[in-house]
Amino acid sequence: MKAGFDPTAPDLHFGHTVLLNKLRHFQDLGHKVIFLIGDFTGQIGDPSGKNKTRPTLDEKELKENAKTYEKQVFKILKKELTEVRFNSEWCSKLGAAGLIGLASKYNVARMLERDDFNKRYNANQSIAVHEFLYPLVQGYDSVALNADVECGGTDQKFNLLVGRELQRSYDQEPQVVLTVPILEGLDGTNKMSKSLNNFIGINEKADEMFGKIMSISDELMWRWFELLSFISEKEIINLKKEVEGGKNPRDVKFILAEELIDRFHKAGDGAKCKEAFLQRFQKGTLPDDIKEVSLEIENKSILLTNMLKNAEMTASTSEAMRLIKQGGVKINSEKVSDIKLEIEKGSEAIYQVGKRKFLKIKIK
RNA sequence: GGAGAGGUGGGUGAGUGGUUAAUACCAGCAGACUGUAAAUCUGCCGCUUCGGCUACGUAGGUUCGAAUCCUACCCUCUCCA
Repeated sequence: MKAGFDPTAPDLHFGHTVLLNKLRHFQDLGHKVIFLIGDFTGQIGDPSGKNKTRPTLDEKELKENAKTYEKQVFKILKKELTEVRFNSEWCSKLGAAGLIGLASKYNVARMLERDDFNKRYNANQSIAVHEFLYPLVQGYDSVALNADVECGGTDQKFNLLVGRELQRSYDQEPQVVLTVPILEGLDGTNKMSKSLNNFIGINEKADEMFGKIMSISDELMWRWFELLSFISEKEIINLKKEVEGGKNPRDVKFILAEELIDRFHKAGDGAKCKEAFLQRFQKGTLPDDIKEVSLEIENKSILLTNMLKNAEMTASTSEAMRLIKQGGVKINSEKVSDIKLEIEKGSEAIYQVGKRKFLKIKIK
């Protein structure tokens, strides 16, 4: 049982867990999982689903990313039934001759069957030769491991199938290919990914995780139930019926959020988050874990706009000004309207920018 | 090697000498409404000590004035060989 991971985005997010959960199911049934980190292929850059050529990563970055990966996967996988491997182990030995030999096992026409290559080819966009090599090298992983089953996202289907072809060429029994759906990210349309910034990391703080889950659309919620929740399909259908019957979808989303928080944090944390959530957004109370910082200034006072920038609550003073004009800045829960407001030395207050950014700032 | 096309703000993409910090769309942000949802509406969406400053691949040049013209360079793409 093999599953490959590209080490370009080392922080695991909910999207990854769809696959990891599937692997875990296999483990629960007694199978051993090879968690393959594509440190070598990562240097090529998987072109899947991209319409542009990706930049390559350097070796050092890849190593660090891989380490971070390892730390996180065991939140889901059983350590004793997991073997972590790196494909540089055999890929770096391959050499030019080996690579050309490998390339001889496949042909260009078949490569162009892949949808994204096909589109780019027909649209007269560039396809770098190394991008053709990626599916081959990834497929070679299956040969090197003599894989019996490979699991991946549906976007990996082509690559996984190439693995089968190559195994056949090397007189191996072709692996069984199992694909899992791709999870849509917070925006509800694109696949969850770090680069689109529409993800929830499994290491995120409970409150944040909870808030993000609550912010997804009602429609997406069902998709997440399906792919992330462990509750049965039957129960999900029941929940759907309840919502159709008038139940507040928010309360159903609470169920999802609680389950996921409990999974990635301590059992019971989900309920706590829900409590805090209700407090904050129904009653409008401030969160109770506001960070405190102190800023040192030279003069007697400082412009609020500058202070917000210095405290990194806004990206620039211009942005701070804009936000004030738009009524998005509050001091101790009171809206600020004066752009030129000065904050005195020695003062201390809770500043709020937008809906979610809170900071207690002391001026020294 | 030959021919051609092109590089504009996070993305797509207008603009071909002067009300152009730069159309439009998307993304993003804020406000209203709500369930911190979606949809919708409104506003914003380079930086600033608010006087300005820096921006349209890079470097020069022409001009009162350039993203727009000229030169060189870099890069990308297509076609032919």
